Amino acid sequence: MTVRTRSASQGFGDVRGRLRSAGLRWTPQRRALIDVLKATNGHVTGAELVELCRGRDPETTPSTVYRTLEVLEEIGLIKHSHGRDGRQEFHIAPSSEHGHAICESCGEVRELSDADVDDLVASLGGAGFAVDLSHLAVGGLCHDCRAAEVAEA
Amino acid sequence: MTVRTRSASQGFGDVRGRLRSAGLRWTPQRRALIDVLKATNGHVTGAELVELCRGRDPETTPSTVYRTLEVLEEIGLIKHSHGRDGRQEFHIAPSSEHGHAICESCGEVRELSDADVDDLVASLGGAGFAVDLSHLAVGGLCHDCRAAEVAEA
DNA sequence: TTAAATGCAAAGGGTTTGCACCGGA
DNA sequence: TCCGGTGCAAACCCTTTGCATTTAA
Repeated sequence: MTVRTRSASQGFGDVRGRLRSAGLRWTPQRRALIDVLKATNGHVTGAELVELCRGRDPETTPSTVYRTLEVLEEIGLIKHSHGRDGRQEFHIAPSSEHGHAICESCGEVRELSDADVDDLVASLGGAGFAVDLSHLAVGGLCHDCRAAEVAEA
Repeated sequence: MTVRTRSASQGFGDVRGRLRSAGLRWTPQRRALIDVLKATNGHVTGAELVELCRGRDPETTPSTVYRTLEVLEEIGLIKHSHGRDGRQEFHIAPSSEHGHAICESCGEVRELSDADVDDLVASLGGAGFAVDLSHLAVGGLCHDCRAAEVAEA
């Protein structure tokens, strides 16, 4: 049940328009990256995106990908954070801010619901700390990996 | 839970003994790094540690620092995670596993109490996800930075 | 003595940048 | 036409590794 209704931010559908209205351009490379991002419906590292784009067009260069990611983040289409290994991780910007639970074994990412974090936010808020949900990362083991680990032992 | 009672910090005072009993050695370089780590009493990146060590001894080489950090982590003295910029961050291992709240403005780190995270852990636990408290990072704004930000606006 | 640790230098991985050329609008 | 984008190549930063040398125990 890893969040189905991921109808990301209202406008993942009209990227072209959003770019244009910002005086930016709609290019084949950008289209490719958008498609790839859509297909991932989750979290990917910059390097992975470069690879995925290369799958479509072997000519793809890292600089273009990273520069486009920058642009997409600027117009609020995607967000990025960092994985455990320190690499950048991008994901389609959600309609609402939310944290993530990342399995340290298989890397699976699940989004945290408001209910999951309500108390934490309240607790820290009481101490004067304003939580930024988009930068809340919880490490751990997902159900499957945990079972696998127990089995090994 | 796999939280072995590694009451780490208790022994930040007898690193030498801990190394020895593991068949490892006590060297000037290690001593320097330990001192530096003690002085930070917080979170530092690998690169920062290299710099700080160079402050004491300009001859310090990165490889030694990183290798020592590795060793220190192995004996449970320190832990590392990743900062927002993707760089490794080391900190003295706490006596008990706990998460961190990091101010995105000033970088200040505060530790989360059990009370802060109890509900989150329970909530995810119910979904089969075993939270690893040592990898729980919450971004946000600390009291002071938040006030400063409001003042600016 | 002898395995562990160091220093150096070089590689490595991910990401960024400068610059000339290309191409959407 | 014109400014934004692209591709290339090289640079960068942090981190890791191989290997000969040093050194703690």
